[in-house]
Amino acid sequence: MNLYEEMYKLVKQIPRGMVSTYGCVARALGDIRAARAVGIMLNQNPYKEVPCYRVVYSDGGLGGYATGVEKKIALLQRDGIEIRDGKIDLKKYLFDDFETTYPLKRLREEQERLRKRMRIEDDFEFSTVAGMDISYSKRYAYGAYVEFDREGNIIKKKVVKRKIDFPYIPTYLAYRELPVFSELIQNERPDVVMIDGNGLLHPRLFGVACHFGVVHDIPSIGIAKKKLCGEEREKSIFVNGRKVGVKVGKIYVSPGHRISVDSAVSITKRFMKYSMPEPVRQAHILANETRREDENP
DNA sequence: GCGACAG
DNA sequence: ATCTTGTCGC
Repeated sequence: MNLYEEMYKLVKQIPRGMVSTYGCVARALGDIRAARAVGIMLNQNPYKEVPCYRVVYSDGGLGGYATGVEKKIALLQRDGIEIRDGKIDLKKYLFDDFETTYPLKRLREEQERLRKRMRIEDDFEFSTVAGMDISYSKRYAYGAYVEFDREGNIIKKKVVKRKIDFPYIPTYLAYRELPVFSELIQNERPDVVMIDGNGLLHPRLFGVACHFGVVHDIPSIGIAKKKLCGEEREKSIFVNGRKVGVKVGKIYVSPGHRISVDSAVSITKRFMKYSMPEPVRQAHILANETRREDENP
């Protein structure tokens, strides 16, 4: 799913003489949480027929414009919209009658459906562990894969480059990153994969590490630097009363698929070095290097 | 103004 | 995540 295209289709529906808001467009996408992402996607809009200037703040304030707010004001006035003290009267000009299929709602339903296949019980051999991470430039994602043997030696590295077609939206990270991870795992079969992001530690109990694990039927662990949700009590994280992960040092560890919370923690600790399990840290470094070299040949 | 939501 | 330089300190 290309969320950029879905959003441009919505914004094109705002008629001349009316405006909508970042939040309204986000709701039409299916989740108010995407409001910031709407702003980011509009800022990168390449189509001149998409009237970005017709999207403003929910309090009637103008918001930003890639080529300057003055330009936004001029275009709005040309449409016949009155601006008083830098604000628009939304009671008079708001458009919120989008025709939409609520794409993000469909993705949430897919997460719930895939979650039924998720197994949080140990079901893996333990000989090799791979780490995966992604580095971003304006238009591209650079994914890296680093595989270790059980003694901690690196036995394989690979990288891929791919165009970005989905913005970062909290709780939908998998839809931004999974295409890259799927490309990386082709022809590889590590016993366990560590992903930079959460697994069970997710409001719908289905973070990117779970999503990846289920789709590829590979044991996986989520490694996050920040807590997405839940309550922390003595290093354990709970979501809806369920223990979904553990804080190990400064990172949050949660199972993805085919592994228990306890095993996810013990394997993570076994590879821990510089506050981060080496497979993920090395993948992070490799992804960054690859992006920098591609940006400055 | 506060709280805050992986990357 | 990215934008960004040097600098202080273990």
